[in-house]
Amino acid sequence: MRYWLMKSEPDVYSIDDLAAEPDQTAYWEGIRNYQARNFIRDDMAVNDLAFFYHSRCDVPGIVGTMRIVREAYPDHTAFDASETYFDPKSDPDNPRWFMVDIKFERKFSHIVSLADLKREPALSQMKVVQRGNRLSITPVSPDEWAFILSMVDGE
DNA sequence: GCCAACGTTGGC
DNA sequence: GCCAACGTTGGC
Repeated sequence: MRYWLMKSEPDVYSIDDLAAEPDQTAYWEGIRNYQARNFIRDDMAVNDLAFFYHSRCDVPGIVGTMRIVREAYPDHTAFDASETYFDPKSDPDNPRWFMVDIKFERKFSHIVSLADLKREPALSQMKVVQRGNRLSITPVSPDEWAFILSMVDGE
């Protein structure tokens, strides 16, 4: 089982939005980057855990966790011209983009901000703290996962 | 709002 | 296949 970090702009879709969904479950739409697609299509599995990261906001950072509850399947929002993430080049017979379903696990009592993450030498290899990183889905090592939870819950 | 970083597109 | 132009991401 693997760990991930998944970015979303809270103005578009926040962890509170996920927690408010029926069954606290939703599909993760709009991945339009090949590297991120390959991660979800080829490497993500049911029961993997992911950090929910808020980007492009006053205080960017990790706000909670979620669980992968359905493995990758075609992102139907790419087929619909009325959708934000419509991509005419994605063909239903040969889909270019994929999505997974995720379920809310927990919201942290306080955010683990990007500044907090950058302060920790143990996390210096994380993609999210590296300059110029734009990838919306990145792997997290078991050690990084445990370290960040210890920042939230104490030792 | 600015702009660096980086991915994609398309002319050649 | 190169690379300039363009579009997007996302921290600040």
